[in-house]
Amino acid sequence: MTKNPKQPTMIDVAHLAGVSPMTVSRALKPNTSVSEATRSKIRAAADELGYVLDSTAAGLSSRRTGFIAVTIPSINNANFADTLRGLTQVLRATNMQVLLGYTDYDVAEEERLVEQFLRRRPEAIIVTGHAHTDRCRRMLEKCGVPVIEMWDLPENPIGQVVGFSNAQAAKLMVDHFVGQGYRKIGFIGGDPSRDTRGQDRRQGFLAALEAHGLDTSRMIAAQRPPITMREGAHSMRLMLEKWPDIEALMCVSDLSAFGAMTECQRQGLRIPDDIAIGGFGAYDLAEQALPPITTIDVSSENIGRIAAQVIQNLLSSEATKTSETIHRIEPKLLARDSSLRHTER
Amino acid sequence: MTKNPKQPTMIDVAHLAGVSPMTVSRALKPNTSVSEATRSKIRAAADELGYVLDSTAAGLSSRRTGFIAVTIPSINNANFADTLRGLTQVLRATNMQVLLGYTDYDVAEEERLVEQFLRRRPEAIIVTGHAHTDRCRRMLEKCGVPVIEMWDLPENPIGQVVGFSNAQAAKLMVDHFVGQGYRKIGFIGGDPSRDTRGQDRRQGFLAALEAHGLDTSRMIAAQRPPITMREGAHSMRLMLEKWPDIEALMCVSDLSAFGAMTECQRQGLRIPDDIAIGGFGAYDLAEQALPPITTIDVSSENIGRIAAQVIQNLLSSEATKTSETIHRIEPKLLARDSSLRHTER
DNA sequence: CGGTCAGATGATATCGATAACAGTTTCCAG
DNA sequence: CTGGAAACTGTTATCGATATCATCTGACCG
Repeated sequence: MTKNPKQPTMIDVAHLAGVSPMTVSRALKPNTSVSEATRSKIRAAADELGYVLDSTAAGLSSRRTGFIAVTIPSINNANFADTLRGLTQVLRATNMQVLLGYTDYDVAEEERLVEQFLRRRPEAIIVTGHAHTDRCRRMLEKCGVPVIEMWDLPENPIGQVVGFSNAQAAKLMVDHFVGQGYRKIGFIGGDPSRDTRGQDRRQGFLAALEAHGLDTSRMIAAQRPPITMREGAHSMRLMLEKWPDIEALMCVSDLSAFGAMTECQRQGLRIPDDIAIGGFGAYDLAEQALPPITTIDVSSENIGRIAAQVIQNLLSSEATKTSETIHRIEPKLLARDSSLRHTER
Repeated sequence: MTKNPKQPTMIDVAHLAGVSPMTVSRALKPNTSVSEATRSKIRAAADELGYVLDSTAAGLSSRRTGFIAVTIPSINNANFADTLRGLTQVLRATNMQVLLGYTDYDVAEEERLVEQFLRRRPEAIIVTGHAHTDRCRRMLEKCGVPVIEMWDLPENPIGQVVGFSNAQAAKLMVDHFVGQGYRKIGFIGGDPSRDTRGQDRRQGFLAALEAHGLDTSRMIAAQRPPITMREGAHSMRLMLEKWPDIEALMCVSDLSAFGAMTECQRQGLRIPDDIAIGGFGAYDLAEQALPPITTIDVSSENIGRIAAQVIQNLLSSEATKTSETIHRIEPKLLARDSSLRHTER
């Protein structure tokens, strides 16, 4: 193999095509005034040399990097993956590149990521949730590009928001349970100190129980989030030991709901006859499980799509001064067999 | 709000600290000869101004962008998510940033992504699988940075490989089925023309059946990959209509296996007494399902970890000339209740 | 006490593109 | 024909950092 053959630059292309570098730069972009003859001559030259534009240099010069930075809590989570898909699908048209990082539900890690990302001079930054370290919040406030918080409704938004009320979502489930006649209702979630969205659901759950005048003691806190199917099953065992009289159970996510449900089935309990189960997130799994699991749909993919559109607006139109700051999603209950009384089916 | 306050640059920091920009540059990197006094003075100045390094400029100048480009078929796939996690965990220490793109199992989209990525001047590029368009392959060969193909064992590798034989993995399952006494064995996968890994599994499956002298007709090809739980269920219905005598079924992934299994259960068939089921990928779901599903573990996370280590070697040590090119992973069968005769349990 | 050398700092020249403006050609209305 | 707008192309000056080499201290040694 030869010495590093050194990638050709725009100057090389310009020489070969017999034009100036500036013309090459223009020829390789759409919507620029370059004659068709010149443009194709330049394209040919670029092809011949195997030229590939250097967006690092382009970004430095034009001050537009084409990066959108995004932090999500976890990559192994169908909900956030859906959000990401919605986001990239919309952004693809604009040739924006997502810089993705995951925080593992840790605000310190989020701070680290945000700092890394800001060095890349993204044109916008999207973070999940409202909980940030002080320093992280300060960086976001001062970074000079649009900031979006998603999957939550922060009390003090940094910039734009695309999210929903986790508490309200939990209330939907409680109301549904109560409507079905269940009274002894429990909750399984992760360690409240880390996953703020899970924590908000827990609070909303408790508030809703209290509003109905129901007992709020049936709570299990598992390990650090995200809690898995296995931890759902384990928590279910604890729940059944401690409160064998439980009639209905809400889990912080569909995964733990599935784990809890299979544990019940292993113990010979029938769903929903012996225990009703509800999850969160509208995973495929909840629909395909036997029986299908009642869940809350927050249209994860839509969150991503809307966030992308917000960014496009903010970046393109100059005038549209912060048209709207809060883009609120309405969680929807999907009532399924896992919580429906026979008479209702 | 004021005019865009303009982010401070290294020059601003240098002025405030009373040193030259070059010294600031050095002070902000570890392992550089700057006196402790100067360094802390500079740190203070940087903090005061809220200075954030511009890695775009740094990358242009140093010709080290810190990017590792990675393409995977799908983001909504626990296996690839695991690979990604392994990758980033190892890379975190080196301060490398992953540029992630997903191809939707489409080589044309892969080509588009690779081209986009090469513009960012990544220091290495990782692609999933061995199937590429001609142009994409050419770009990868000529890009001048290490290329890794993963999740496969290409016949003509472009550079390094971290993968396993999908055919061999499928053979493991067939051998297991045969060992358990099953003879009428079927396969459910996606449209063979797109997902090459799924296709390789299908071929390996057929070859193994033939090696055992068994009938190879029980094949269902579903929609374009990735095939979901729902499509697994739908394919199972077709399978049962066409070949009601089927004794054992392998699915191209655990998700479709779960869908197929629940469909059987809905139809009143018992697993494994009436039909044995095997999946692929060692998803959590396969372990938690009722009954747990036999599957193939290819240690997805390990693939990512190894790929990251290969990159670290290639980038750090100058001498270690392409030490090894193929890093082969051994798929492992995880035999579970969904395919175990009662006597074996 | 002169010489050598490592450590600390600075000056200068890029890295590869694009912005902004300047110049040239084309083309057509008047 | 001619003025002038529109279309095309070129020149120059950055963008914000780092590589490289030069310079300047002192410390240490025989």
